[in-house]
Amino acid sequence: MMANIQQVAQEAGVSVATVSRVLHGQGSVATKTRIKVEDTIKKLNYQPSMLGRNLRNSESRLLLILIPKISNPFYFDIIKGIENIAISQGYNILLCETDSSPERENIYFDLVRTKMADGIISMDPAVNMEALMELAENHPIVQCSEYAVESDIPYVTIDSEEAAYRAVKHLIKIGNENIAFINSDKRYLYARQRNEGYQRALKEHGLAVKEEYIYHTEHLGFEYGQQAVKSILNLEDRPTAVFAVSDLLAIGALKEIHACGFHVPDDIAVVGFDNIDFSNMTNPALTTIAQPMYKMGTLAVDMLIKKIQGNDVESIILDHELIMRESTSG
Amino acid sequence: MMANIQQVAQEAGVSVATVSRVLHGQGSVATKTRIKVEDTIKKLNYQPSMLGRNLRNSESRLLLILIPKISNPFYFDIIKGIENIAISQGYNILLCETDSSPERENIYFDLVRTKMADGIISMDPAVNMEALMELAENHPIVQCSEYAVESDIPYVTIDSEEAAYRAVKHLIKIGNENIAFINSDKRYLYARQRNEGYQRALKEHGLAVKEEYIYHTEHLGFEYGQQAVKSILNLEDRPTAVFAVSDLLAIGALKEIHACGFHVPDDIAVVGFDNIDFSNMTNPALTTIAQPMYKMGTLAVDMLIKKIQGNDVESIILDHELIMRESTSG
DNA sequence: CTGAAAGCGCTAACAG
DNA sequence: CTGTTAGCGCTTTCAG
Repeated sequence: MMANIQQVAQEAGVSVATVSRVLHGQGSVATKTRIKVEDTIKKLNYQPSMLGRNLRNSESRLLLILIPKISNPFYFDIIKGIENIAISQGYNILLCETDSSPERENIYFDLVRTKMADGIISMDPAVNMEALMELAENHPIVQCSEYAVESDIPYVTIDSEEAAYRAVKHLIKIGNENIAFINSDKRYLYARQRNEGYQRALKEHGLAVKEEYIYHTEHLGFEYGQQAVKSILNLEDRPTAVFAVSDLLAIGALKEIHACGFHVPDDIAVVGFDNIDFSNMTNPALTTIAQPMYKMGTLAVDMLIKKIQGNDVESIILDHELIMRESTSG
Repeated sequence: MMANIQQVAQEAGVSVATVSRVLHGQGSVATKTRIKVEDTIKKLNYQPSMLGRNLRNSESRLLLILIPKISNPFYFDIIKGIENIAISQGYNILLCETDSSPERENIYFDLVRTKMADGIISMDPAVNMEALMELAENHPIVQCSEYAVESDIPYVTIDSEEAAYRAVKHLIKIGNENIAFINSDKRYLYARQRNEGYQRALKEHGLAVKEEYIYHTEHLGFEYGQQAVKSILNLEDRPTAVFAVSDLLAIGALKEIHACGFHVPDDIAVVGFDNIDFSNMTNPALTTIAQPMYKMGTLAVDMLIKKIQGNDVESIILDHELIMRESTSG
C-alpha cells in the first residue's frame, strides 16, 4: 500500500525526476511519457507525501491562527475568511486557542520556530507582544483586529474609536443623556480606543463624562455583562442606556436588566459591539456595531501569504457599520 | 540564523548523532559532553526542525478534527478536551470545518492520504461514510458523538434514545400531554434514535404519537427552530410543550414562541439538547440534556492516539444528564 | 526530453 | 560513550 515516488518511477519505467515533473506539470515531458506516468499514478493510487515535499521545500504550508477562545463568536467569520483563502492557496490553518496563557502561546510559537508552521495570524489581544515581536524578526506574522501600534508587525483592523463614537452618538440621538459604558481591561488597545470614542461623543454633545458610569470587566464573557449591570443599576443616577464593547457583554447586560425588572429598550437601551450571530437571536434583538469580519480574515491571510513569499505588506483599516435593532428602538 | 543539527554538532565538536541523543535524553551521553552540547544549543538558539524529524519518523503529529461548523457551540468543549490531551501527548490538532460538503471533506481526507495528518476524529453527522470507511482501511480514524453502527470505526458517544426518553418523560411528568418534537433530518442516526426515545416516553405513558407534532428541520440553526415553532403553533391541538434535538433549535423556538405572544414555560414548556453555554443565557434559561462533552473529547483523542500507535480500541458509550431550568419550571 | 545525483534535517542501527 | 552512515520522500540543478 501507499506507494512512493520511487515505485511509481520504477513501475512506469522512468526516473523519479520525470514523475516529479508530471506531478507539477512543469518542465517539459513528452506526452507519451506523461500519460504513462499518469496511468501508473492512478494504478498505484499514488499520492505524494507532503512530509518529503515539505522538508525539501522547507515549508509546512500550515498557518497558525492565534485566538484567545475558540468559543468566542467574534472570530467565526474571520476564521472562515482566513480558511477559504488559505485553502485556495494550498495552505491549511492550525486554529490555536491560547486561553491568553503565555505557556500555551509559547507552545504554538514553537510550532513556527520548529518549522511546523510557516507563519502566524495573531488575534489575541492579550498576546505577549514582546515575544511576538521577537518572533516576527525571523518569521512572517500578521495581526488581525487587535494590534500594537508600536510594533512593525502589519495589521488589519477597524477604527475602534470611531465605531464607539458612532454607537454612543446613536444613543444620545434617541434621547439618552446618562449612558453607562461597559468596557474591558484598559491594557487592551481597543478598550482604550473605544473609551476615547465614548468620551468624544459625550463631550461633543455637552454631556459630562462620569467615572461611575464606566465599568471595566476582566473578561468579555456573558456573566461579566451581568455583573456589570448589577453594579450599574445600583447607581443613584441610574443610566438610561448602556454601551458594551462586546455583544457577549451586552447580552449578559440584557439578561440582567430583565432580571432586575427593567425593560429594554423602554427603561434602558443597550448597544453591543461585533454583530455576532447571537446578537440577532436575543430578546429583544441587539443593536450593535458590525465589523467586516470575513473580509478582515481574507485580507489578513493575503497579507500573511505575501509575507511568507517575501513581499512587503501594508497595514489596513476597514470600515464598520451601526446595525440598529430592537434594543434601541424605543 | 536558525541553525541545524549539523551546525550544532560542529560547534560543539561532536557528531550529529550525539546532538540527537541529548535532544531526546536517550542513549547514554557523558555528562560533560551533554553539557557542552546543551550549551551550544542555547548559544545557537537551536530548535530542531520538525520537517526533518517528521520525514524521518514518517509522522506529522497532526490530528484532523472534522466538524460541520466551527460556530456550532456543541463542539466547543469536545474540542477543548481533544486539544488538551493532544498537546500533552505532543500532537497538534487541525480543526476542519467541512460545511458538510464532500469536496471540502475530500481536501481534508487528502491531508491524511498525503501524510500531513496522522489520523482523524470525525464529528460530522453528514460525513460521507463510504469514503470514511475506505480511508479507515489504511488510516487511524475515530468517530465522536455521531457514528455509524455498521462500520468498524470505533466511536465514543452517548445513548441518544435514552436521553430523549428522559427529556420527554420530564415534560410529561410536569403535566404535558401534547408534546411537539423538533427533530433534524432522519438520515442522521441520532435523529432516529431521539425519535425512538420520544415515542417510547409517550407510549409508556399512554399518550398517542401524533405525526403532526413531529417536525423535521433541514439544519440545526436558530432560524430553523423559529420556523418549526411557527408551524407548530398553527396546529389545532396546540402543544403545551416542545422538545428540540438541539439547543440552537430550542433557542429559536423560545424566541418565536415569545414573538407569537405566548409565555415560556406557562403556556409552552421547552426542552433542548446539548447544554451549550448559551442555553443558560436565554430568557428564560433552557432546560436541556447535558452530554459529557469534554470527556468525550479526551476519550476520542485517547482512542485515536492508541490507534495511531497500532493498538486496538473499543467503542464507548457515556452517560448524560437532564439539566432542569426555567423553561420547564412552570 | 530525460536521468543521475545532491541534499533538505533528522534518527537509529551499527561499529568501534 | 561516540561517530559513521544510510535513508525517510521529495525537488531541482546539471549533464546529456
